[in-house]
Amino acid sequence: MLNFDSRCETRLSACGIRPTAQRVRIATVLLSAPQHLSAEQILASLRGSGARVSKATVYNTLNLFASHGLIRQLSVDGARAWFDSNVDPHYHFHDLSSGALIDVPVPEVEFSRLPAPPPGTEVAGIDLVIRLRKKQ
Amino acid sequence: MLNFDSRCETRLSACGIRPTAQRVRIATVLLSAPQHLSAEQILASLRGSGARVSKATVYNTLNLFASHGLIRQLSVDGARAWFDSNVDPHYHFHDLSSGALIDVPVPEVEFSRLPAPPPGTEVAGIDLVIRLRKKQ
DNA sequence: TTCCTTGCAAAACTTTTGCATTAAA
DNA sequence: TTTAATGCAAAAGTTTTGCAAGGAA
Repeated sequence: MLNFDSRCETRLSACGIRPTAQRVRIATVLLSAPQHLSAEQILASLRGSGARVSKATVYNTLNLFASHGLIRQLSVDGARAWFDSNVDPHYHFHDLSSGALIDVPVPEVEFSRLPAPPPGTEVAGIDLVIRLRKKQ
Repeated sequence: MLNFDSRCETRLSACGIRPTAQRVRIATVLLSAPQHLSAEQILASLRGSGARVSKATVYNTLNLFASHGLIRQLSVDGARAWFDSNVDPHYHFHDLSSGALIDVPVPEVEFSRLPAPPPGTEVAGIDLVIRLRKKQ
């Protein structure tokens, strides 16, 4: 069984992304579990584990990954972008008091009616965010 | 019949917001129709019509209006906030090629299944964005 | 060698804040 | 007259970019 790093390396190569040291480390952090991380969190995590990576490389790499469908960029609050390691279709809970994002699997949401897209357009995706507040 | 400005003034007062000249002008621009505008667009519109308003006042006023439920702030793309003059519940189409936002009335979407909110929380709101791309 | 990637710093953008001035009640 | 709102500039936070240096093929 190969370690997680080398599996990340393989995934990058499979996408046509050259698996440099920095890219593999960024992929390893984000893809190690289904999670939502900001660019700064990823940078801090890498720096904390002694990696030499620049902020610019983190941002550029995340954009690169997202453009290749390896991760998904979320616009949940206006403050910053969140990067989701889960690229399968799914939705989100957004806890307004903690800021936490929680995945909602597709089967837990069913639309019995959706509007027809305007003429000349088609649906590229559906983003659903269920905002949560503390009860009472 | 009163003009639109004085109706805006009345709406501000009804919310407990002191209707100063700048606030009434900002409200007049945004509330004149159901629309989605950015802070910069509102500032440009006001400056273009000869109004004396500062950028800080536009931002602060939009936050004030949103906190009183007079307008709604949207997080559709990461780039900037959009302010929606329609505060009735509704959803959005987001045209990815033009950036345009189009309202989707509530009756055009029906959920036949939604996940239960996690223990201790309740649903504060549902944001649905249907992304559109050009057909073919 | 040649091309691509990285790091750093600076720039670009959006939004917020501090504070003196001005306007509203 | 007293309190609140405004304008300006500066600051803050996130993200992008230019460019020289470094690394991979």
